[in-house]
Amino acid sequence: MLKLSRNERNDIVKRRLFKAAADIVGEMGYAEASVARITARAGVAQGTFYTHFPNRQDLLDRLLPELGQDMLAFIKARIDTGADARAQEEQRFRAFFDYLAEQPGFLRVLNEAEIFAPEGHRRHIDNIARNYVSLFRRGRAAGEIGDFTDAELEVVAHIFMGARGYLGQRYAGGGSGAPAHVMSAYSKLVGGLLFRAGGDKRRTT
Amino acid sequence: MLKLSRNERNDIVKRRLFKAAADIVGEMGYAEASVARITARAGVAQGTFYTHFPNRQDLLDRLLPELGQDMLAFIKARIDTGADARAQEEQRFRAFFDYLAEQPGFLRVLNEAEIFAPEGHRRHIDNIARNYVSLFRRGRAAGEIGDFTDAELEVVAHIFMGARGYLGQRYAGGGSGAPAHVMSAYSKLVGGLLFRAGGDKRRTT
Amino acid sequence: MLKLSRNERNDIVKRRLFKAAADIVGEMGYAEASVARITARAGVAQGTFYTHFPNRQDLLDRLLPELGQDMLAFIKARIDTGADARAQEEQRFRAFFDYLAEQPGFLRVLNEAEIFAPEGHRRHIDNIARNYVSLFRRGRAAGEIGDFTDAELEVVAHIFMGARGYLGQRYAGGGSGAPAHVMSAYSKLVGGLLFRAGGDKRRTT
Amino acid sequence: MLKLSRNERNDIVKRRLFKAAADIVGEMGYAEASVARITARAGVAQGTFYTHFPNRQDLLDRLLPELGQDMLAFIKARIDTGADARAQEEQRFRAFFDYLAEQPGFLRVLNEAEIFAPEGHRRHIDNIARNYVSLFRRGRAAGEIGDFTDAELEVVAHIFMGARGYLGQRYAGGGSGAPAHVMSAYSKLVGGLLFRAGGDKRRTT
DNA sequence: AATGAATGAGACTTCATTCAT
DNA sequence: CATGAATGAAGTCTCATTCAT
Repeated sequence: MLKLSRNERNDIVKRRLFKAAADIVGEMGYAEASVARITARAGVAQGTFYTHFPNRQDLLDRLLPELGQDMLAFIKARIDTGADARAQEEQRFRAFFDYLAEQPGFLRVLNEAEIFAPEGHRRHIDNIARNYVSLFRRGRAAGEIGDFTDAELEVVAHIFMGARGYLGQRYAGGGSGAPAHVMSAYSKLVGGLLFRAGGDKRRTT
Repeated sequence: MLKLSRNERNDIVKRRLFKAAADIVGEMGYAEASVARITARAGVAQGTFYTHFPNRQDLLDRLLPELGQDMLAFIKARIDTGADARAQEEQRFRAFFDYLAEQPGFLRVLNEAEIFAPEGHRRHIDNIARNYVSLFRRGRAAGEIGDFTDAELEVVAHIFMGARGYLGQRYAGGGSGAPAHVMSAYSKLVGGLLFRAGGDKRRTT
Repeated sequence: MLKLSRNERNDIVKRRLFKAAADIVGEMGYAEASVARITARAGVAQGTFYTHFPNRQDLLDRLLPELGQDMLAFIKARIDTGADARAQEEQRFRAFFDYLAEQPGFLRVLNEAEIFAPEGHRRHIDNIARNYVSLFRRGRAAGEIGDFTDAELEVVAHIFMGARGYLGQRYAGGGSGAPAHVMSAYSKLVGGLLFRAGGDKRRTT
Repeated sequence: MLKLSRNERNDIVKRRLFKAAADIVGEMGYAEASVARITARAGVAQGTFYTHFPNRQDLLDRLLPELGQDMLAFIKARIDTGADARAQEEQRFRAFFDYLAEQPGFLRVLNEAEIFAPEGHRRHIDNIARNYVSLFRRGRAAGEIGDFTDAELEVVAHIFMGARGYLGQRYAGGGSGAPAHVMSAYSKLVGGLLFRAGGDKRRTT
């Protein structure tokens, strides 16, 4: 069937615009994502943009939350739900790098969104943090996670997000997942091995 | 206080331009730091800008490395060099939040630089990472830090930077240092307590 | 109530578009009367506009002449045909203000039409002027109006229209007819030389 | 001296922009007075506009008050201050038509300003009305004008302005002053009751 | 060295009109 | 007849940079 209904056609163009914007932001950043460039890449006239989005900012604000859902789904599909909390966090971390290998632009969208699409950024960060905290609480209930208050768990979630972000930025260039030493360091640290400080309760055990 | 290179020290106008730019970026972000605004705040004509800097980007790229040195000096002055590695990292983290309370614009410069002054951002990140790694190696030599290769230490450095950045972003609003639960969570995690996974060697000890 | 030509009488959509346009122009002016807004208010699609009018300007040009006929009918219904010419002009002037109180948008249409619908404006002005002149000639024949040539009567008609327009603009805001001092000033001035009505002192000469 | 100081150059460009705008509005109306057209006629780049005016509307708002002052000066220079009030009003009316002959665009600026530069229009109307009223009051004090309250004098001022505007619109096309029959009709009508000049028949009563 | 007016490319957005459905 | 997505020209304004003074 070559002929599409008006509704289908409409959706296709909207999706093309969205995709074009995501690609451009991933490649060149929000600042280069002008309406002219987006519509050019989508193959439509500039005016067409405004039949699908009220303005440029609106599209930019939708970008990260949408891609963030993609990422979450991608990661969730790679988790062994039978594993313990620590193993799952390692799987999540590895899956994050795998996602970056598939969607090299994601990190750029993530980082720049804070500036160019603050509304969308906040929404995304909240999504991820909530997701993390709920996982942590389940782990805590299962006795797999130490003594952390709820407020502290939120802090931990932000640490993990920060680690992801900075490590992705630094080490995801290769296009083929997390390098071995990044995995090992992350695992050791997050798993609780970095310091052998005096006050560590486990040592007294 | 901005420290400019030797040649610049006596150049009052140049210093004023630099200060004006730093203030503007801290308050409103790089995007608002137009040459017109910078020169207006510095109290000189627009053309004067170009007798001191080859172009706008050049000044923007110098911003973060310069401010980063300030931050490093601030933190270093607050470290008890006699303490062990873990205690020192806690001091560094606390000092970072204290610095943010004093220089609320720093985080903005840091975050936006990645986008608007990538050259300067890379320089800054390398500075901090190098600094961290050299501290870690000293700790490792003293037996205060576990089994990490040099490459892994660099990974840890990025994790710490990421944690700082994201936690600062989320919790530094108050203007009066790190909240207690942020400190405690950071301490527990970084100190090695989050997971009680089965394979943890220390548990078998 | 809009009276459309015979062909249009049964065309509900066309009438709705016309009414919508008149309302919008009255409320916000011609500049805001975009096809999008007119069709939205009429509750039809944009494209539908062009099945009823060849283009936007065509509708705009019909607006004032149509509304002008309304106004004329409104005024005519309030004239005591038995009164002398001067009294009738006072009634007309008062009725004009009453019309403005009922149709506050009319003045806006009238004033802006000169710019945005010059063709329609010319037609309207000619209508009103012709109307005036024919009244004046009847008055002159009845000896109620002084020595004016036909060409001069046209001049007087324009003066009256100008007076109406400017006074309406300045004093019709209240929404309740002509203020007393406006009526009295108009009456004194206009009554001056044009009419030789009974109360005129010169007649005693 | 071919070389001008910067200040002089600056003023010249600003004046050229202003003149260009006035000419364009006079010829084609405010709607056609785009920044592109104004700067093109002034022979400068579009951006130059904004070094002299904060925005397009600002220039448009200055247009009528400025031209209105010109007109007032033009008229004042043609008044015989020794003549009585009625003769002076006739001179003013004739001078107004002479001004229109010299500045054919003025009427367009005047009429359209109400819509496109309402701020400037209000200022102009107030100027003229105040001017008229002060003349009337002097005439009333000198016994040359009949029984009108202050509020009524303002009404009369608006009638005169309206008459000027509509008559100018209708009869000023020729480019050579007021046609004889326009003058005579105006004179008869306006002379009617407002003024009690020496030749007034009623005085002999 | 300092000035600041001038430049012109490029950004976002609106809108009358067309045309395939 | 009705629809409404698509078009593309045109509008206002910003801004880094240059250059004559």
